[in-house]
Amino acid sequence: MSPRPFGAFSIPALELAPALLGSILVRSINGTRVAGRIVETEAYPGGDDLGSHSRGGRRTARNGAMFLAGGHAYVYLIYGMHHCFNVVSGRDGEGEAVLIRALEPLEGLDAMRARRGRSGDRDLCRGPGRLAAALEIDRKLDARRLGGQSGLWIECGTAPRKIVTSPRIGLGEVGPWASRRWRWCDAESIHLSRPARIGR
DNA sequence: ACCGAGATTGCG
DNA sequence: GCAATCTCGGTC
Repeated sequence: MSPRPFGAFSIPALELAPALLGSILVRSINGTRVAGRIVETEAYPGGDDLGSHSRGGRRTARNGAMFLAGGHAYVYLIYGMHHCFNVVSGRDGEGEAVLIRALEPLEGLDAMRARRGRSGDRDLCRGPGRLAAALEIDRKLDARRLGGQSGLWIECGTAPRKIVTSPRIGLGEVGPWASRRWRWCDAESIHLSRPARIGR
């Protein structure tokens, strides 16, 4: 049974974020598959969401990819050190994206370990910066369409039996929005994402 | 032009 | 607890 590509990227970020839980993020590096199951996501709608890079329609050299059509990659550098991978959602020009915050490592564990240096397997892909490093995702992939051409795509997986929601990490109390983070909560991988806690 | 804070991480 | 050090918005 061959894997089906995930395709429903044009829905709003608030719907895409939970829908992505359980699907498989795949990176092809020189023909080698490195992949993991998505277990933690955050929605970043644009518009009046003060926590979003695209708030108020702000458009810069860094966040331009956010305004592409759903199904593109938005990769940015944070703290001058780490890359964060987002799946652009919605329609062209809307400026919505879903941040992928954690994976359960499934394939290419040796390649992940090699890129992550000294790290326990549990921490290989736990955190946005860590999974970007493990899958060799950086600014070169920014604004690329997800798919075989870019060597980065998403395959349909298994829906979690249980999902928990909580506020986004690191934003504090931003406006009237409380729960915009989703975590796969089944027993076998609950420990692979960040526990619920209000940032800062 | 300068400065502080940020969707983070690893080391002390 | 803090340094690493890019990007951007606010302020001077």
